[in-house]
Amino acid sequence: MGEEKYKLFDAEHKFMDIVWNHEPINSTELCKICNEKLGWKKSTTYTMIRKLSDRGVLENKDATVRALVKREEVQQYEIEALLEKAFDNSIPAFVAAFLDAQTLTEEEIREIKKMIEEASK
Amino acid sequence: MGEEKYKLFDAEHKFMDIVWNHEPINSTELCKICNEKLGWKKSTTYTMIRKLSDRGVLENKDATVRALVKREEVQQYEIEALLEKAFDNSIPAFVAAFLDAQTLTEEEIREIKKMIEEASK
DNA sequence: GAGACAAGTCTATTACGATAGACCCCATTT
DNA sequence: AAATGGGGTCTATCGTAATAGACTTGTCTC
Repeated sequence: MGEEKYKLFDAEHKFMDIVWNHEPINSTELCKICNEKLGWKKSTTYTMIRKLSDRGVLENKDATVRALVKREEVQQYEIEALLEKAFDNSIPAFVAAFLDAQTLTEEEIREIKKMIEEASK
Repeated sequence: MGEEKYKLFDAEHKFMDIVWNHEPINSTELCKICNEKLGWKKSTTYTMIRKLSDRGVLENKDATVRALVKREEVQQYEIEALLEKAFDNSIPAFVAAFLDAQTLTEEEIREIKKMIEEASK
């Protein structure tokens, strides 16, 4: 954990969202989508592909781009990073902020409880 | 919600942690602490005070600095921002990532359940 | 064999958050 | 009256993430 692979900057994150939603995807096609959704020029997309490829976040083989890290892994890293940065690693404070920030429905509450049960078995 | 007041950059956040932990605090004293804990020069601290003051994050009156936004408000904003940025606002995905990222003890699980009960009444 | 287009690199430039140096005013001390 | 220290501003500079322009190579087609 704490790997450089998982720490994504904002632009990198937006880009990876597209990759995760379309992989495996042809690089030229990816340029097209990034231009539509992010307004990026071709070279910007290729620069991003190269940087993330160097860091092992994705691979570009025979013009086909694939993620090497899972969305879920990055999400877990982001939770941990936030927990440390803004909550001094206090789990109760984190949960409290979550509960206050969200207006949860009965249904959501039921689901969350169930997930906790599952996780703690 | 979504206010500019709540979005803090990294350096701003570290700085506000110090303010929250010491307020109300004399500005010269604050410079001293920022130098010790962050290695900042005096002008860096005052620049930070001015910027955050302009945005309504804190106030500096008669050389006494006080936060105008609560730590809890910022924490809630951060949760929401992360939820949107990395989880496409999916609460189940967020909870799942949290449960996977943390190895919770029996005690913590009990506490979390209790907090959910409280919040949903 | 001249265009056209896919696939990509290499080297800037831009934007902006982070940080600080030089300077100012005023009160107190020596 | 000069030195010291508190309280502060104003205007850079620095670092680096974000973005792109110009160029290259190869293949296919007309």
